Amino acid sequence: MTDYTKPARVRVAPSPTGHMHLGTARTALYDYLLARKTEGKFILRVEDTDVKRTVPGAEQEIMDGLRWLGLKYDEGPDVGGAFGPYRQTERRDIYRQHANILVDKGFAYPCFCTPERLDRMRREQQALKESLHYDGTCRRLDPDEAARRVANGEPHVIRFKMSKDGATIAHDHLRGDISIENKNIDDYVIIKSDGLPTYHLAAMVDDHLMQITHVLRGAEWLSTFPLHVNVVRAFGWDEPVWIHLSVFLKPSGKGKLSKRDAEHAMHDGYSVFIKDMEELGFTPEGVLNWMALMGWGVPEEDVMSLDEMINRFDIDGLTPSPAAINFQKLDHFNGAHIRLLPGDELAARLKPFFVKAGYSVRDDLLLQIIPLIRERLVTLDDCVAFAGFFFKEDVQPIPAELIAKGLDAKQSALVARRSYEILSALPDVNHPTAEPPMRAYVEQTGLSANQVFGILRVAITGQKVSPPLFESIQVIGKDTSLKRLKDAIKILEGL
RNA sequence: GCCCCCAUCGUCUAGGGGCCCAGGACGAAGCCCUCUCAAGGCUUAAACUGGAGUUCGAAUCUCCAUGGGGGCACCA
Repeated sequence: MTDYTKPARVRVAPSPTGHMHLGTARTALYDYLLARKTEGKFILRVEDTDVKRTVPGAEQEIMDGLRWLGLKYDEGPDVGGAFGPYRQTERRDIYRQHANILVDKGFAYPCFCTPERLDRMRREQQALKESLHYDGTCRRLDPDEAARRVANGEPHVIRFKMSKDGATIAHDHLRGDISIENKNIDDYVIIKSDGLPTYHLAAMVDDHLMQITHVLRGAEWLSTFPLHVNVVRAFGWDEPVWIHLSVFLKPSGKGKLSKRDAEHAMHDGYSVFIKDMEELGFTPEGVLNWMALMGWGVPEEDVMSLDEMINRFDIDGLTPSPAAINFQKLDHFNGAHIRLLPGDELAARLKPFFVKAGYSVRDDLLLQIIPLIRERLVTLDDCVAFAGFFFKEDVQPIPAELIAKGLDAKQSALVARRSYEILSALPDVNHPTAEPPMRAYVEQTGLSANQVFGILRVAITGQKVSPPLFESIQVIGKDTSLKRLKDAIKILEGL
C-alpha cells in the first residue's frame, strides 16, 4: 500500500563507536533499496555526539563498508550534499538553537542536578522499588531564575518537559499504533552539559532538517519512540514514516548478539562485522542477499542481485519479529552469487587470494581454471586450498594417499606406471585425448575408475579432493603432469 | 520492579477468515548424476506456543496466559 512513486529521502545514522556490524549494514541496505526504488536519496549521517565513545577510524570503516557493499550514498560527510554538514558534532549550534526554541515554548527546561545527585536519586528509587525516572526537581524551577543561572554560566543540561497527563500514540509502520501513558515517559536530557545534544534531540532535528521521509532504525529505539514523537510534535513538524527493524539474535536465537558471539563467529570463519567479510572470502552480493532476507520475506526465488532487490523491495513486507542470524545461509548465498559471476569477474576477485597465499598468478591460467572451480567455491578464499596446485611447480602428495582403496602400494605403483605409459604416448593430454584411453585401461584392469583416477588425482594435484581430473591435467599440461606422475611413482615404489 | 515490542518447521520466512490435513529457502536424511569434491535434479522428515472468545468457518480477528526480545543513562 506504500506509494513508491514519491522520492524518499532516507538515512542511515550510525555512531562511530566501534566496528560496523550487520544491523547497521542491513538498515543501510533497506534505506538504499527504498531510495533507489523511489528514485530518492540515500544519506549517510554520522552520529558522533558521544565524544567519549567515538573511536578513531570508525567513521572511515563505516564509509568503507558501505562502499564495499555497493551501497553508494548520495549525501554524506565525505561526499557533501545540500543538507550538510553530515556529522553531528559539526551541527552543534543548530541543536542548541532548537533546544532554546523548546525552552522558550515551554517544552524543555534547564536542569542543574549533578550526576551525583541523580545517582543518589536513582538508588533511592531502586530501594523503594519505584520505577527509575527523573524526579522533576529542576522542572519546578522558576523559568526566569533558571535562565539567570544559565546566563551566569552554571553547568546544566536541558531536559525535555514531558507532559505527565494523557497518553502518546506513536505510529510504527510495521506495528501500527503504539500507545504509552505519558507519565511513563521520562524528562530525558536533550542537551548534555558539554553542550552537545543527545540522540533524542539530534536525530529528530536532523531528520526534519534533512527532510527525511522514512526513518528506518533498530527496534532498540522502540522504548524511546514515544518520546521522539513528542519532540517532533513539540516543534510542530510533520512526522516521517517510522519503521523499527527487528533486532538480530545470536545464532541460537537466545538473546541478542554479544561480543562473545562475535568472537565465536570469527573462530568459525564468519563475522558479524562488515570489515571482515572481504577477507573471509564473502562477496558483497552474497552478504547483501543474506542480510536482506533476515527480516524481509520474499515468496519464491530468493537469490537476488541488488537490482532485483530494488525491484522487489517493499517496506510493507518487512517483519517486526527478531531474527536469529544463520551463517550457513550466508555460505549458501555466497556460493550462489559466486556461481553467478562472469568468468573474468570471478577471476579478478580470486586473484588477490592466490597472491596473498604467495602464488604468482598467470591471468590466462587463472581464466582457464575458473570453470573448473566456480561451482565448488563457497567462499572466494576456498580457491587457494582447492586450486593452488595449478600455480605450483611441484606438488607434495601424502604418500599414503597415493595408495588407492583396496590396493596396496605395489599395485598402486603399477597403476601409476601404466598410466604414465599411456599418457606419455599421447600427442597431448587434453581432456578429449586423454580420457578415452584411460577409461579403456580402467576397463581392462577391472579396477574402478575411482581407484585409478584417484591415484592420478593425488599424484598430479597433490590432493584427494580436486577439480575434475582430466580437465585439470589439460590445464596443467603434459610435461608437468607427467613429471608429477613420475615423482609419485618414485614415492610409491619407495614404500 | 516498571514500560514497550514480538510469537508459523531447528533457522529465515510465505500466509491479510474458506484457495492451508500450511508453501518456499537454509540446514538434515535418502535417491539420481558422477573420476574426488561440489553444483544440479528428484524425494522425505520437520511448524501454526496454550486457553478462551467472535464466526457457518480462524494460522489469519479479540482477550488472557505463557514464552522470547528490547528498554528504564548527561550512550547511541
